[in-house]
Amino acid sequence: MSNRGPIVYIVDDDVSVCRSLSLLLKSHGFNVKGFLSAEDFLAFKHFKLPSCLVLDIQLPGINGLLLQEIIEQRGISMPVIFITGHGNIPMSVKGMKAGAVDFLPKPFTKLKLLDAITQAIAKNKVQIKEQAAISKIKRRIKTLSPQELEVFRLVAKGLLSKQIARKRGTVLQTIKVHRGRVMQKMQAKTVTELIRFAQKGGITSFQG
Amino acid sequence: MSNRGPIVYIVDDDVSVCRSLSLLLKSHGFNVKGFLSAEDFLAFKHFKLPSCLVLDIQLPGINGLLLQEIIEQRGISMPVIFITGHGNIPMSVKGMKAGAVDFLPKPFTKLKLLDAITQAIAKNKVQIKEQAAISKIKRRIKTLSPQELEVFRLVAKGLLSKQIARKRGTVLQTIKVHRGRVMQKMQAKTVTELIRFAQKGGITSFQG
DNA sequence: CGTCTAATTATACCCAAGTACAATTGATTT
DNA sequence: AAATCAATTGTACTTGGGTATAATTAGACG
Repeated sequence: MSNRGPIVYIVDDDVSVCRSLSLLLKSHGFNVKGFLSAEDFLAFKHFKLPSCLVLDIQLPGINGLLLQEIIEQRGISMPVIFITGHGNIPMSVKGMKAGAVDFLPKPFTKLKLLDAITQAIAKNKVQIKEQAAISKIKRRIKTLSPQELEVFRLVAKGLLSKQIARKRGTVLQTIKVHRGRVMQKMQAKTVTELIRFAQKGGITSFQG
Repeated sequence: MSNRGPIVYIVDDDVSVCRSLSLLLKSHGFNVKGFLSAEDFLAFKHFKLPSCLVLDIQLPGINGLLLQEIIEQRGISMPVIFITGHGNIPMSVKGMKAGAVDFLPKPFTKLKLLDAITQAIAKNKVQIKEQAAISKIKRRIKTLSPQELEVFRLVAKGLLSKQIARKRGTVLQTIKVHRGRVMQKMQAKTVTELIRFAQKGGITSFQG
């Protein structure tokens, strides 16, 4: 099994669809792994990135829309492309609202599927990048003590050390020490950088 | 004609649909203005906010999807709810991809429409707020001289005045003056604020 | 109770940001 | 050529951010 390049996961209960799609995609240079049910997919643990999911709406047990929700809940960032033999508009709307990249009623052309997959993989790549940056910052935030975190919040909010000290009922020097440690732990060389980290890391910083 | 509260625009070539929707929505407290064609809608100039657009897909001349594109191009932020008598999945997918709030095949229940409109109006309110904040900042950015803008960029990028001076082949004091004017014109009291303005105003500040 | 550790505070210092004022330069206008 | 105006630069100062060191306080623990 190759380990390089993007991988396309397929979930379709129709074995022949699964196989033919798999062949098509492999012939276009994608790695492919197929599942015959949502449950099988969820039991799988060794997801590779970047990836996307080609997902049949009609499935026994957990259906496609539900699987999409579950994936979302679990924080797996994997763009979804729905395919369906007997779909309708409300289904497609629901899927698209939930963030699907595309929704293809069968029969669809190879071109449409490949376009959608290309787009989905591209989307996943930026997701991965963004995710990596965010989680790096969040990891750093986790190393902050509660007080350091609070000072970080107030700095991000735009307060001066002086004001923070007053607000916290303490003294300038203490805040300076905290700030210093925040800079260290966040690995920020300048305030500018720190503010950006706050934004990425979801530090409450602004009202308006 | 009332002037308070959200307004719902309707574009549907079927007079009876236009009228009945209008009555329904008025009875729920919305202001309403109907049009029988996309062209009529585009000719109208006195849009009020907050608003949303209930839009029939099938229209003579400019159709619904096309109108949605035109609206987007013109930078009018008006959430769209599609309604259609003879829609299909690709249409709905296209509409949703383009950012529609919902896509309702006729016949739809009053509840579904009202839900969609409520959501659309809520969305428009946050759009308006965000838009106002951004354009205020952009207006300030426009008052910057080219050099000031460049300095602003480099500050947002995280460079120190010293480094900016070297990069621009000039001297620390000059940069300080520029920076000072940037702070003034952007009405930022602290660097923190300035960075946030840069972000909102779309100042290129970061790679990664 | 004494000891150890961590957080806080004081003192002192350095650097960057920002302001005020004056001197200089450069280009344009008259 | 003279006058003028804006941008640049120099000098000097104030303030905030940040670090280092040491003294003090507060718990935690044996």
